[in-house]
Amino acid sequence: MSNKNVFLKKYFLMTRSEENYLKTIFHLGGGDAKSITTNAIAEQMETKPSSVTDMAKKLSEKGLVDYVRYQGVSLTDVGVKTALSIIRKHRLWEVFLVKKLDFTWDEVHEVAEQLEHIKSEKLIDKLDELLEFPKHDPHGDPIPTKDGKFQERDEKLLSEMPINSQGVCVGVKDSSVPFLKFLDKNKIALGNTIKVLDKEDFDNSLRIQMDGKEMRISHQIAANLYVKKND
Amino acid sequence: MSNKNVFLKKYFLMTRSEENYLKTIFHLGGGDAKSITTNAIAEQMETKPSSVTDMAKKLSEKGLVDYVRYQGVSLTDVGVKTALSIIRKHRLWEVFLVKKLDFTWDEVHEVAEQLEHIKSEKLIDKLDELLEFPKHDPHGDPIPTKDGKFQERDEKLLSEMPINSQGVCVGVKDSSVPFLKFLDKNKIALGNTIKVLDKEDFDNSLRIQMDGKEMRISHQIAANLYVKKND
DNA sequence: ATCTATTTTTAGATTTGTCTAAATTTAATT
DNA sequence: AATTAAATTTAGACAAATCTAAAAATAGAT
Repeated sequence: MSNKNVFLKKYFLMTRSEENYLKTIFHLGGGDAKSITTNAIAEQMETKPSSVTDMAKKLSEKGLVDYVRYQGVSLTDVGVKTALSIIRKHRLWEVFLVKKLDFTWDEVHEVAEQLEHIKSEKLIDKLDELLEFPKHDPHGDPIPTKDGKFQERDEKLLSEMPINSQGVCVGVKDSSVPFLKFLDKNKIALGNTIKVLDKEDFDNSLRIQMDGKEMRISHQIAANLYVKKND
Repeated sequence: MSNKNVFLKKYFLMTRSEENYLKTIFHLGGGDAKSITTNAIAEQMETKPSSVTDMAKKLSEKGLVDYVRYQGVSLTDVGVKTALSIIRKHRLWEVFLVKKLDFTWDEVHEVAEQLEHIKSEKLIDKLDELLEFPKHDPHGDPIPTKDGKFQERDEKLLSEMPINSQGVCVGVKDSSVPFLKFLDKNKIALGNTIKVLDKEDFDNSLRIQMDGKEMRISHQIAANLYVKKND
């Protein structure tokens, strides 16, 4: 192997496992220099803290995280960029699965978890183009641009909307299969306009109007729906 | 882990490495009960014979190959079916890359080598549908059906065509990047009609007519182009 | 039929990513 | 400040997939 390839191997080629750790650390908030504990990572990834420690050392040596023993890890700038590129791939593949292959939004995650590790810059650029540069994935999560920029949305949780305000449903906070299936069953979909009619003090449930119909939803549901407020 | 999953793990979940071995054995001809030597597999996969021996034992335990020490391996029926499903995935992804993402035929192999290992039956069925059930990949190789059937074509090598016969170019035997680039440069593409005008005894080169133009091609080129003969 | 060259396998080591159990450090409480 | 509970790391082990070097089996040639 040439010197050049040794360089590439050490600094750019990432294993699937390394990529999964970076993604998890990012999602746990370790991008803002916040330090994430090994325990938190282990719990999220359903692995053991000792395994996380090992990987933390490895990622630290590669310059992808800052790691201080007993203090946890945070992503470096390179680490954030790398995490964003994996998240970009994951979300673009999710859009592909829904738009081109008729997957439902509760089916895409598992397959995208595999597809996100495919290595080909051209593949992802062309996929982006085929999908006409989508800004959000099927759950409403923003798709980072090629150079790692997010467009943050002016959105809030439905549970935080004042009475009589209304907005468009733009995303879900919880994208677990049961929650998504629940939304389907109740005909709650992204794009729907929702108006908050009333709040019940007792259990924080909401009475809402959606597509002309009235319904009652629990606080737990409302706290997992993002709404873009119509001013 | 439940008993059911133990069963699934042992008999159906294949590692990437196992899948690559099965594919190689199939391509070396080990599907017709022919026994393939460990050396041949090692050479093809650029690995060591001792590694092949280890994997042969593993695949044999899983019932995917028949393995006799010092005699080589051949695929069982299950092994053939599994190999075909991987080849099916590889070739469908190649078609996708060319038809939907504008890849050239010399760029697809490397990416398809990764994509072929994605596990999702629905994904591949839907991809097949999106591509309108293609029968051949961009190099003219047949795509096995879902139930593992090939449609063999009535094709022969251009080098074996008699003088004055003509046919349509339907595939390449060698699908290496240099050969494909050479064909592009010389405007030789699948679908072109080729007529054999003359053969040179000295070096076995051919004088051909293609799209009205005459050209001379070496034996090595002609021996790597499949032609469907017009009767 | 024996010998020899080649092929193939075995044995033991390595790397990656994981685990368990024990040891260490930190943080909370008195 | 000392003690203790919780979090974290270390040490040692394991499985998968590979390698090298040595041993064993096969096949070809005399």
